[in-house]
Amino acid sequence: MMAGSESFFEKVYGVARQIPFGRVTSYGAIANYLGGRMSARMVGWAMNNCHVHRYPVPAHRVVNRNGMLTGKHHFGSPLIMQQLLEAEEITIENDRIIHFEEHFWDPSIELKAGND
DNA sequence: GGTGTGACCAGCT
DNA sequence: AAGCTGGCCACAC
Repeated sequence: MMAGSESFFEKVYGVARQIPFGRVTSYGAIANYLGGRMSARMVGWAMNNCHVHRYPVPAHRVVNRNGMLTGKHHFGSPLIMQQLLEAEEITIENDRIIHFEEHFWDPSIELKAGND
């Protein structure tokens, strides 16, 4: 129904905002949850336009597949992303999340796909 | 309306 | 082992 009226971007923002405190996910995981084989590039670019969204998007909880803070430069300062993650009890070292798998939050698993 | 691009991912050389 | 290219799709000019 009208649910599909929302842009793909808003879907990405919706998933990103559902990431619980102290959890992180990857661009590919979100892409996989939304469209299966959709290119993760689109997810990252959606984050680039996150400022367009009405509400703030926890883009700092979204990192690449390796748990690296690849998009930290887009927060205005390369230190913002790390500080935000450290504020959530997440340890960062060398721009990479320590114990990334433990903090990893897969939307396709947590949201079960169908939990509308 | 075509071209370029983008915070990725995975495979190939 | 490490670098690079292709591919994916939606948005901006």
